[in-house]
Amino acid sequence: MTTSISVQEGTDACNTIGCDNCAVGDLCARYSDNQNKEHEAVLQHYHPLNDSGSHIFWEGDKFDLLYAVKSGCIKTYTLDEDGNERIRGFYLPGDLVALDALYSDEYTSSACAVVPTQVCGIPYSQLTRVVASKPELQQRLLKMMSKDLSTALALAGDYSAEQRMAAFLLHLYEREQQRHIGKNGEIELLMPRRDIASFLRLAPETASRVLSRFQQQGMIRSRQRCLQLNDPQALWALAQPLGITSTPCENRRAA
Amino acid sequence: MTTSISVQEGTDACNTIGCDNCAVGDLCARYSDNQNKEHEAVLQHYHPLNDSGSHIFWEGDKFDLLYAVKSGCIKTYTLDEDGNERIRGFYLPGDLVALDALYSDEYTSSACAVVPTQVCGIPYSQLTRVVASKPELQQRLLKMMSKDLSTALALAGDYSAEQRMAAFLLHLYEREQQRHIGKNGEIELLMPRRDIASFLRLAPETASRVLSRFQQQGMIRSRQRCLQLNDPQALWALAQPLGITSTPCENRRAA
DNA sequence: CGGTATATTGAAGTCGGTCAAACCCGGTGG
DNA sequence: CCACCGGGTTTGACCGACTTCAATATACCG
Repeated sequence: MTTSISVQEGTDACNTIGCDNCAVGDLCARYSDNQNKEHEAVLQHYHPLNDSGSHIFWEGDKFDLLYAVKSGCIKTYTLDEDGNERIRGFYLPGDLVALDALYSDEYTSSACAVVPTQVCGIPYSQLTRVVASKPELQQRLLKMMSKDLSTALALAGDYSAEQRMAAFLLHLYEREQQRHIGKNGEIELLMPRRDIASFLRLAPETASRVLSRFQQQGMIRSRQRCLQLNDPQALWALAQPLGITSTPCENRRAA
Repeated sequence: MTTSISVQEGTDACNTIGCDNCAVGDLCARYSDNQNKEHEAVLQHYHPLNDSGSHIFWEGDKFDLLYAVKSGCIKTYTLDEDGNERIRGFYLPGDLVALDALYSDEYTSSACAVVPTQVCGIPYSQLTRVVASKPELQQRLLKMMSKDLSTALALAGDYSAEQRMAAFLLHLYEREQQRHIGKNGEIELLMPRRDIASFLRLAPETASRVLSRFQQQGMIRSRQRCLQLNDPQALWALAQPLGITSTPCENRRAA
């Protein structure tokens, strides 16, 4: 859901975003500049969530901290009248969680770990002060929010189950590529089908069927949580109308 | 789609947001502080769009200006393969258009007037400089984006045609109330049914049927573009799961 | 007045949802 | 080592919400 992640040359297979190459790196204290003491207070809480399902906040809690994902995966959700989760978003290493809450005084959704996950809590009040004094950081924060907004608007559109699923898979793929993992088209689905389905406003059965169809057509190979993208081009052709996946390889502006 | 609009006491029936009480007022030069000369350059273009359909930018254009809506209504959209518009959003007086573009170097959608409309172009590069020096402005901009993000995430969820339509109508109603127009439950649908439908990912026929159903149940009274909300409570009960409409009158947190 | 665009209403079709059963797979324990 | 779970996942049959197609009605405008 976020902007490109700068990773040092030669770094490979990083499931954790260290402070040195965290996308939100210079939004927090450590990386930016150590001469400015005020910044050091910003990164307050390094917070390991060892169990999937561990919550970092609940809908309605007083909003005070943003969370930077260092490793693993966070999902946000609200509950419907029957107690079912409506997944609002997934957040991967480098993403900021709760950007949709800072207009309010409380979190607008609950957030919990999908797999064992590490997050850093960033006090919003302090962040704004730091950001005000560092234009590059302000710029980065605005861009992250803008990208999230753009993605959300696209996902809110009237696209078919296939289109949304293709966009989702490609998005994961791109994120993993940026972190130099899953080189040969392999991606790891950290979240259960049920959550993917909910996020894409599908029934779990439909999500499963769509993936089966993709597999029959040879576009992917799905073995449980591990997924092989055999034909990213074909997926991209499906997802292209959403406009959230960058154009792959050769064909720029094909359509 | 935006934060509350501060309007002076005693002001009534304002279809235009003047510079004095524009929600984005102090994001632009005039209102903020005249002693700071740099700010004066920010508001470059006052831009009247006399005809509905007049465009302020097109998808793919180089991104340089945000637009503050002063009066009227702007819609943003992308085109599908058949040339049909997919409405991404409507922007009313006080809103900022193109916040979803500032992560990119080009606009991610096209924007045009729904009715005769006045907008102000705000050079983004200059805005960031001004915002950096004025924490209140930074705060306001972040909150606007956050609110937009929150709304978009909610609208992306799996809700019924009725629920989305109810949320949409209530949203319009609240916006008009904030501007002290449409006191007795009347709202003006500036945009054609087709656009409302597209925005809510419905067929125009479905949108029409939903409104008919609302009318049969006595919740609204629909005469062409003018709409009377007879039972906002009932609408709110429908829209409540989306979480984007503030709770009306007495019943806080009813469910 | 037509004439065109928009809005509504009706009938038939489709995509995705629901319900139910089967499957798969890791884990446990005999 | 294998039987037996129990969850997540897949598959099939049916159902329903929304769409599509078609026709009619209504508003807008010269």
